[in-house]
Amino acid sequence: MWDMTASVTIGEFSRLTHLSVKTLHHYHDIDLLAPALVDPSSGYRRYEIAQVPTAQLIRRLRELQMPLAQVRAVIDAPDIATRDEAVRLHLVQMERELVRTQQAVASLRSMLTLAPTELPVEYRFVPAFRAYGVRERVHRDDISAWCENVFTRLGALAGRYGISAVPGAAYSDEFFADEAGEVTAFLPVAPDQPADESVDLIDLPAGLFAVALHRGSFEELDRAYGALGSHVAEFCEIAPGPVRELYVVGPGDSTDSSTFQTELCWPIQQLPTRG
Amino acid sequence: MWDMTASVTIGEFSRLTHLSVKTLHHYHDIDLLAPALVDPSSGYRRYEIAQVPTAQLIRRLRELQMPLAQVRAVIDAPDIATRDEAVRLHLVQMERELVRTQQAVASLRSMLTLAPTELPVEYRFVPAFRAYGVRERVHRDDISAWCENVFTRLGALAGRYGISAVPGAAYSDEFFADEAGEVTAFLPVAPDQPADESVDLIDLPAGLFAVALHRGSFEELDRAYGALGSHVAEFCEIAPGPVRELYVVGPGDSTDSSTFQTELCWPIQQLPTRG
DNA sequence: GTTGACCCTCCGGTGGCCGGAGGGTGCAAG
DNA sequence: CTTGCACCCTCCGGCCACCGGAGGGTCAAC
Repeated sequence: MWDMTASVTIGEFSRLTHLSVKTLHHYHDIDLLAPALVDPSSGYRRYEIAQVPTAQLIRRLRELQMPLAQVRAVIDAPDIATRDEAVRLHLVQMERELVRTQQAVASLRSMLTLAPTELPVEYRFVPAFRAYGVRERVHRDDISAWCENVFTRLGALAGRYGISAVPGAAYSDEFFADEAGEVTAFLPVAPDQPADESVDLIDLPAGLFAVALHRGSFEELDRAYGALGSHVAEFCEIAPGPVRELYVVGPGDSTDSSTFQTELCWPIQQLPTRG
Repeated sequence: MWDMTASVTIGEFSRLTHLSVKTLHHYHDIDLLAPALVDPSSGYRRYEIAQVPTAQLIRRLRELQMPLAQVRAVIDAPDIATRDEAVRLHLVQMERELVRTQQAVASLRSMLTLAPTELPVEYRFVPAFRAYGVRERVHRDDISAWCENVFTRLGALAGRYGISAVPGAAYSDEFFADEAGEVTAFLPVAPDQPADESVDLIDLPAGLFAVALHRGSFEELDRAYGALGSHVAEFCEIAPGPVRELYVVGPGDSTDSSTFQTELCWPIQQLPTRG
């Protein structure tokens, strides 16, 4: 142990860690894993043996698809507990991803035929109503977390005030067309319902809707969207304005997502002229 | 059903399919999902209702992280059987990915401390020898498929000629430093072994090596690389030339990767001067 | 005729690198 | 002392699958 700071060239370090030279350059550029020494005249990098474990940890985390920003957080963590926690968090994310994947697989087979999904459509005039609600610009990637949060709050209010109405949400066109848009989560209440500090009181406008009921997990809602939207485009006239989802049976009512029932309400101009 | 070819604007189509407008633009650009009609004067796109199922299939496949090139193959498939096969193939890939992930997770915990891995190192002079072998430039992403292929062939030869030598492979420095490099898979034979058409006869040069034995799956080989390489860098002098791996117990001998034994042979200039 | 929602194209950026061009460095053999 | 060669450097552009925004055209209603 005379030479604890034995240093190696980038090429040798690459062989020790199985990180490519390009990758090591990159990690140096972004200051994730800087060489112990850089020769000021030649610019040659020198890595120390002691950096090998760090490099290998980075490699392992990258193999788990962890973004470099998170990797940085892990290796910069002040103690092992923090480090551990950061990794655990990522594993939870991966697990979620995995579940999502499995669901996608499950619903894939039936789509392979490219046959359009069919489902019964009814028409409904919905009068204006008042609701406890939250209206916010939400990014599509954040929608499920946002909903979880908001509907938990609305669920608590439903309990407190003994409200049995079906909660729902309205999604602006922008939300689907762009990557983010206004979303309004709502829980219908009586017109004289008192205000509550945790959410807003929102008035939802009346409208004529084509309505379809989707049974099953939210992952497969897009098929109902396709079916209902196709129907509307064919037989009615699409009206501008947000699509509404009514969570007839949702996460608040059942833990088994296959029993969920979601009503999709697509705004239309007028009742179908044909069909 | 009078108007089977009802067409919608890109924004409407976006709502039907939950694909963002940007995404639809992109799919048009790369000609994956072209609108049924493009107004020549305004450039406005018009999609047909009949395109919804295709769009949804694409969406599902993308959710499964399928690259667009493969997606294209799926939707262009002439029949359902071909389509099915392409999807099945992707699922197999995903499954592999999953296994890899699980292994990475398993070996992660012990690395979180950043303590260097230790393992006993011995020194060995290896005389030149002749071998059945395959030498090729291989990309790192393709290495496991390549090895599977080549070692299956070498295993068959071992059976045919009753060869009991331990197979191995030599990896050029370039293979690790860049993303691809020369790899030589070999199965040692007697000097008078007859040629075989399926592989080459290769002479491997003599050399002095630092050797360490890794027990466990190949996924964790990098730790042995780090440990051995660090040792060599500290106590010996690294010699140029390919690192060799000897598959003492490998996929040909056991199906349980945790029982694998791999000898890592790192070329050195001379025996350690210290330690 | 004006508003406002919608649509277009083009350009640049993201993350995590790879590939190559063009050129300097370090060491050994001739 | 040159030559050669392996190694190293930086810089620039490209990959994938889009996103974001600028700058500007289109369409239907009021």
